[in-house]
Amino acid sequence: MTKASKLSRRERQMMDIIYRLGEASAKQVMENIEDPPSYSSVRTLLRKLVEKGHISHRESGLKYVYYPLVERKAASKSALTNLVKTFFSGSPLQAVNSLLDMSSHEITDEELEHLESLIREKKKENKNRVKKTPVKKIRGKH
Amino acid sequence: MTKASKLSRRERQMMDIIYRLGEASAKQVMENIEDPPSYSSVRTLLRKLVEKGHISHRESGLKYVYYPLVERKAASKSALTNLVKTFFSGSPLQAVNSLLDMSSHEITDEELEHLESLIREKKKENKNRVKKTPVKKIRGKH
DNA sequence: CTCAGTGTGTTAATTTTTTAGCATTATGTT
DNA sequence: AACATAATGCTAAAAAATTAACACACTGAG
Repeated sequence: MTKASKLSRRERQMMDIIYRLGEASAKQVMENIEDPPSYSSVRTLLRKLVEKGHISHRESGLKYVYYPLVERKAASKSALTNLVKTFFSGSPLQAVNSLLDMSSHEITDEELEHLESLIREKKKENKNRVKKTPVKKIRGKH
Repeated sequence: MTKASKLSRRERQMMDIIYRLGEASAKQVMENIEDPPSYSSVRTLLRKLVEKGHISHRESGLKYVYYPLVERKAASKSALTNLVKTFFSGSPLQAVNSLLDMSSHEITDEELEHLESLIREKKKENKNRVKKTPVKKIRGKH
């Protein structure tokens, strides 16, 4: 079980906001919740998230600024993995497909070309892997 | 606020399982939870999800089989949108990038080529859009 | 027919989450 | 110095989520 999967609803909302902003004060967190509880409640939850080891805080002038302890990259990877499992039969490619589909209007030609070069790189990687591990390949067939 | 974002922790776990399997009996749901509560609890929660309109069930022989009311595609889209907002500054392309990265070993040349052809299609779409809405384009620049 | 097995429905206790009130501390202004 | 403002810490009540106990219904085997 992943750490994130144990979060309660409100905790999840807050973690999402902190990840989105990179870091955030209690006030900022509150302002970014669509249906916010009282300021007091937000702070209580933030303290709980600190206790549980999800975030930490540093002082910035008067106030605290909270930031995630699992860095964005690791967290996003884990979230993506889970989403791919749930909705795309574990196939990242299907997810890519869906992403391209649902956002085709927002993607420029330039970006598409960048993506193409990325794919060419992946292909190269594939070739290298095949060359370097031919024995394994053959064994795999038996 | 999206419907999914109001789910409690257990409810989320169960919905994920039902989406993953397409549909599932109470027993199946229970078997797929890593830290399952009693069978009885699982059933109670399933009934709650029905009440809330997240799933429905049909009879299959003796037992009930539960299935989601928001179809997989819509649900995945909404989940992806949220994830992209949270972790990739709203840029689907960054998410694609990350997906390709984290799973490069699992993607075959064939799949990569399929992806390339997909990208070519997107490019074509872009061209058509430019041609068909030139006035808008020009106006946009002022 | 009776019993074991596999389901469901209802209900209630327990635990966790969510919320907010009140006291306190620090800063800047008049 | 006194006050308003903007924070935090602690605590407890209220609401929601989670869990499980018990009763009942259907099926198939002996």
